[in-house]
Amino acid sequence: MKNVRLKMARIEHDLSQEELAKKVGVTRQTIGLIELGKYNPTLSVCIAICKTLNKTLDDLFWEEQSE
Amino acid sequence: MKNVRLKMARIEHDLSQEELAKKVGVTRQTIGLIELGKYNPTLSVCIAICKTLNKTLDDLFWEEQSE
DNA sequence: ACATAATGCAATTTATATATGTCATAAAGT
DNA sequence: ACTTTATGACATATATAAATTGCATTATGT
Repeated sequence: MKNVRLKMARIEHDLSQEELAKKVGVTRQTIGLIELGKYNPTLSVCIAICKTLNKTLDDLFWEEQSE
Repeated sequence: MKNVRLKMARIEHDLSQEELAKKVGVTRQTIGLIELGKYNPTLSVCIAICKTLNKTLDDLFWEEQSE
């Protein structure tokens, strides 16, 4: 399922997928695919994203509330 | 770094690594290595562990407090 | 209408999470 | 002393996350 919370947090920080990717240390495609819910990042990538966006794992990755 | 919180949560539930692994749907080695902090599980494995142990991602995988 | 930026999509390659199997060891029970 | 259970360590194999590259499309701006 799509990760809407991640996308919203990114946009709150006024970052494009590419800019966030650069800060996190992954590629644009990785961010894009995570937002689309097309896969399954590793914990280290999740944590790096959270730290960049000042969120916690629960904020962004725990129990997508609705589809 | 070691994941002490995971080990404690597992023991609270009176499960061996092997029993937890079976419930989560991974191998004993995977659980063992995560507890030892020797790698980097995927998000889906983290979530499966949390659900089995009635914890959240932040409870078990966010910001190891010490060493 | 034409640029440009942001995003989705798809193929291939590389790195690594995870599985599988086996052995060693330490603790607990008998 | 001998089992049995739990765990750590290691090697190899497989599945898949992630990188890399390129192209299509949809905005947005001019």
